[in-house]
Amino acid sequence: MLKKERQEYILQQINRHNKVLSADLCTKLAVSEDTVRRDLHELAGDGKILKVHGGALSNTLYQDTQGEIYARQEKAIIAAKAVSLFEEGMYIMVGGGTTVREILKIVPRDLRLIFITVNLASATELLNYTNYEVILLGGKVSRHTRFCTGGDTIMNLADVRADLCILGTNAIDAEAGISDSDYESVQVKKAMIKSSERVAVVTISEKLGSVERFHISPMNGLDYLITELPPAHEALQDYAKSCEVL
Amino acid sequence: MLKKERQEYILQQINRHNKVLSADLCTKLAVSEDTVRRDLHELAGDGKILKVHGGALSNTLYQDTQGEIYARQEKAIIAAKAVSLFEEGMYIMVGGGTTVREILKIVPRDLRLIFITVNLASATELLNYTNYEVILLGGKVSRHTRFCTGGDTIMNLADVRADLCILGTNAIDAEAGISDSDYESVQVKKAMIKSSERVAVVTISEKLGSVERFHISPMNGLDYLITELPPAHEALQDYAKSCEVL
DNA sequence: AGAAAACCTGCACAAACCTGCATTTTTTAA
DNA sequence: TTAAAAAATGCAGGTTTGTGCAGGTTTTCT
Repeated sequence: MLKKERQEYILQQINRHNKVLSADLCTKLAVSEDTVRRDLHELAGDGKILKVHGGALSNTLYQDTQGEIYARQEKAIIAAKAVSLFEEGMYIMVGGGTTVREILKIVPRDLRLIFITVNLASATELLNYTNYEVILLGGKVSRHTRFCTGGDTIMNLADVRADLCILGTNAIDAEAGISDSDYESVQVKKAMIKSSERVAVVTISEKLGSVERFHISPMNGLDYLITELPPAHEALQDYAKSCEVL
Repeated sequence: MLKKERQEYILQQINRHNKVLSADLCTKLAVSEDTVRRDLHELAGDGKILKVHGGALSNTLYQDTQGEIYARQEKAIIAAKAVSLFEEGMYIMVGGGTTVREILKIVPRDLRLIFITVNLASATELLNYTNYEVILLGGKVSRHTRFCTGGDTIMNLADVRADLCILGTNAIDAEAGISDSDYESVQVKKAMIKSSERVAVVTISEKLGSVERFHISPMNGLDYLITELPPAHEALQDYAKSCEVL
């Protein structure tokens, strides 16, 4: 059997079943595992399949859309600070938004963590990394914000208990606390806070001092505030009274 | 034997078997390996065959795998048929897989539909369209398959009732019914079937007559079988006994 | 935390490959 | 017809490719 033939066969199998196991292939094709591995590696190099531990997957299934992210630099700084709160074996509740997603990208891979989320994009991002378990709390999905909302979700949230919650926010003010303009998000965020031992709010400094229509939580209901500014920055002093600024 | 004759013979062999080995040819034609190699090289230069290490392949096979989604055309036909089952206000349970995704892309936008799914990619796709409500049943997310699995999901599924379930499958056989190689998928698919009034299985005809490790449902547990073939096609007659073929 | 499976790296060896050259066959044209 | 030119073939050599195996490492699962 020629190499190319083998690879055609593999591609066909993947297109048909969306996945193949190295072990299966190596008995079917009667070659060593190394050869199969090399074939898969090569096909993956050409972008024809997606190589994973133990076999390969169809790459047509998992193309995720990623656009430009606003204020990437600042968000990277925030991410680094947030990650310092993570510890082995933690249950971490995460929300949505690009800031949170940046954090997820740089979480140390050697920690074993369990993430709980209601957000589709966050869940998808987390699935790219091994070592994490991902629990998605279901419910009716809000089109605009792409996360689960509604009574089901709130009830599901009530049933869990996380060690830490990483919450992005659209508006934060020393007096008014955090707020949002979307009613459904607010309900979910309140429930997330309630289900978490500690809460860290992450936001770029740009949003400091803004208030939106619906109230989520006062500052003293939160444990950490994380921005890209150094903790000593004057813009943060008002917040430092009611929670720890990182 | 003339050079032209040899090359003629080689082309004939390739058209018949889709491949030739240099070694075979050189004994059959009683010439040195170098000569065979040179012939193959020449034919390949004219684009008549595809030269590979150790022999040559038919070039007709090779070029069709470049499609973005495998068998997109067939899947579009399937999608059109599936959509004919949809009615205003229906609750529709959908699985994952590219076939199902193709269907979701052409669902008429003017129907108001409520979709229920455990699959992140399907949910994300559906969110692109207004007019639909999307309910995502949560649980632990399986990394490989990117949908929710485990006891939570099964229990969530038990709590809902859909009018119609659109189920992709990796393997289907008139005797053995539908099956899959992934244990977790199987559990979820079983629950999906159980929670649905009617079930439509969608698959490209290529998969007809294949069986995988784990059994999901016999054919008579399903209501519709949808392939790209016309219902009268002989390959479908065995299936027509136990369910409606579209 | 420990075992099993999958992985990678380097190595060895055979098969296939290429290059250049000598030999044979075919073609061309005087 | 025959000699020169051109093409085709086979061979020697050195190179590349494909494959399997040994070993040590990483990943996964429990």
